[in-house]
Amino acid sequence: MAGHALLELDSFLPYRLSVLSNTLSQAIARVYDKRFGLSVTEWRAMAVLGYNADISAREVAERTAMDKVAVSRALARLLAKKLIERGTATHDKRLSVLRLSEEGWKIYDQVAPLALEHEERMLAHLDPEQREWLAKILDTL
Amino acid sequence: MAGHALLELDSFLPYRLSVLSNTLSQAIARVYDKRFGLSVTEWRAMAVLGYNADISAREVAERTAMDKVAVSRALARLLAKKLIERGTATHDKRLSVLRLSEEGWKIYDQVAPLALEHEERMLAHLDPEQREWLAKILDTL
DNA sequence: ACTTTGTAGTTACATCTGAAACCAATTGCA
DNA sequence: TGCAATTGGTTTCAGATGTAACTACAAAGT
Repeated sequence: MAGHALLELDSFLPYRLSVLSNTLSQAIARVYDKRFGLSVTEWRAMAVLGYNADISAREVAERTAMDKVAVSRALARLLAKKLIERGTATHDKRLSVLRLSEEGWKIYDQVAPLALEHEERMLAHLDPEQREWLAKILDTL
Repeated sequence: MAGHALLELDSFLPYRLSVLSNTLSQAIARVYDKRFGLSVTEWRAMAVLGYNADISAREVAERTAMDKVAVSRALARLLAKKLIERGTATHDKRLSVLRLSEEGWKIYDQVAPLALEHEERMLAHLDPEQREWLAKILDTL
């Protein structure tokens, strides 16, 4: 084994990031699914629709960094569960106009605080200085 | 929309981590696949086998943080490509004993420097202080 | 008006993934 | 010894994912 490049996975950055992110999002996914029957993609779509209403599917895709197929499917499921409502833009019949339904808002109001709380719990492990650095680092990458 | 919890996805930490990690690993995956026909799971298995030889599939799973199904499949593919060799432990016939083959080492010696270089390119965006913080932060999470 | 080109969204297909069921070997314990 | 519980590893099945093809509409150029 001598003479070979040394690559220790445990200290390899992309790997560690990936593990961390997967661990986190799986933990979250489990909660969303068990308590609300929502997948992560569905919740992301709901999150952007809670933040800005009456946008098109393409905009949802942009703001969630998901591809349009994933978005299309997530929206179809949300529509089936009646958590969102869909119309068609008057000026351009290709575009959909999406917003949370009454029922959707009820779920949103339960999940959003939960998500924020989850973030808090994670950040609680870091001191304030670390938090700031992390934010900056994520910005630059 | 008044009276609802505000959750801005763009500044939500688990979300940002997930996007960053996905972007990174997809970029890497593309390279590994195009140039070496390796999936990320396959490469991870090879990486741990390059670092410590003659370990079992379970140990590979532990060290890669992948589940045993994923590992089993990755190893099967690597075996089919003759990049690894597999034996059976004498003291426990359930355990496999895995190591990189001659051919496997050749690939390893090409990929490992590439991976490290990739990490370097990523870290190049950060100043030394940020690097240290990032390492520490990942440690604590 | 007509044709080309581009865009929003859906569908089809092939691949990937994880949970659970499964087999074989080992361990613990009565 | 003999039987239940565990563990390493594979297979199966069902759901998730991405690429490419497709439909419907819109915009631009002729």
